[in-house]
Amino acid sequence: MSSPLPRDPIAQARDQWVSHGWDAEADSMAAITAVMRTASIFLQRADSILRPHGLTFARFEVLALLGFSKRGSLPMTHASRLLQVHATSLTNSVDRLEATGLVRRIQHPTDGRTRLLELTAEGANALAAARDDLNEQLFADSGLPVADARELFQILSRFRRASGDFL
Amino acid sequence: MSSPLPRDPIAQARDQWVSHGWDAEADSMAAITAVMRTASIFLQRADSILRPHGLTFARFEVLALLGFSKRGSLPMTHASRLLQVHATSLTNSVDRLEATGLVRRIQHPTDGRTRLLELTAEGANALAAARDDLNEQLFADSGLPVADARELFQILSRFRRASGDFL
DNA sequence: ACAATATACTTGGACATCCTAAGGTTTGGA
DNA sequence: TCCAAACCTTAGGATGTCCAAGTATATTGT
Repeated sequence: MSSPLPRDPIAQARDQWVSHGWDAEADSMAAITAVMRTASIFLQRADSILRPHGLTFARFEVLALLGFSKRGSLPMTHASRLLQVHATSLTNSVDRLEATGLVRRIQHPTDGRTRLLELTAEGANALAAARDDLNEQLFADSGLPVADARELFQILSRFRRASGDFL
Repeated sequence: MSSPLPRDPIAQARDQWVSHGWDAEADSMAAITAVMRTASIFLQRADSILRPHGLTFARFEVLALLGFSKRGSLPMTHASRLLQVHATSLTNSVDRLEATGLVRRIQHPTDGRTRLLELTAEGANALAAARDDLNEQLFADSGLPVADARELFQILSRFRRASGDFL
């Protein structure tokens, strides 16, 4: 890790792709690899900002989702779909959130199978504090110029739609 | 997961950000969240393509790097920097690659501290097969139009440079 | 009604990755 | 010669993902 490299390693890989004759795949390879690297940069930043709050980005997303829901409660399945993670992953996150008292699992009034997730008062506080920190320390100064952030979001939205994330 | 959602959940989150008055942070939040979601989509695809080869994307990257190096061998540190992962993570990956006979650790001719990584013949074969599959099944039809892939790479390159990945 | 099927969620285990801290070797400069 | 620095591994903890299987409840169709 450490100090900056003299040249972008992904650009180098792209050159290799081209020089081996995989021209058609080179741009895609470079873009995908860059997405993964960028995600890992952001995830590291977010997690380090959230650590003092006892949260990870995955768990923050759960809290944020609950904070935005009208009733303040959501079935696991619904949350799992909106967050686009496996039910087992969500179970895992919720276990930890419940263990630290930020979230509660309650019975669904009519369907005995489903459990509703609900923010506790503590959870609401943790969410507000964490969100403020993320806004200040990550989102407000992400390293993405506004125009780039918008364009990036547009491109990724097209891709995510095409890949079946949403209609 | 399952079926497509009626609306993009990240766009919804963005709306929430705006309606709470965090306009300045909304675009950045949406872009970052979308990057993470996209990375997870790609990682899943890549890993499922590579599983039959006994590889993960992380391990594939190690093989690819060795395959491109002039001498066919690289010090751990050098590889760790180029792949931008922690030395311990690389040790872990290399342990598995060595256990399956795809990579070898050899002595550095002059520096007793450093170990060189080297592809075995088997490793070179595995790399070629895995790379062909990735090219065909992921990169050739990634879901990213060429123009989008290029623009995406440009934006992320600017960001990665700004965040200290390379000069 | 009742059996078959589908849905909701959890559990347990296998993997993988990251991080921190610590320790062994080996270099290389003061 | 001696000490700080560099290179790598080991160990342990925390997280997150996936899969397969299991429990409980609801729904469907006969």
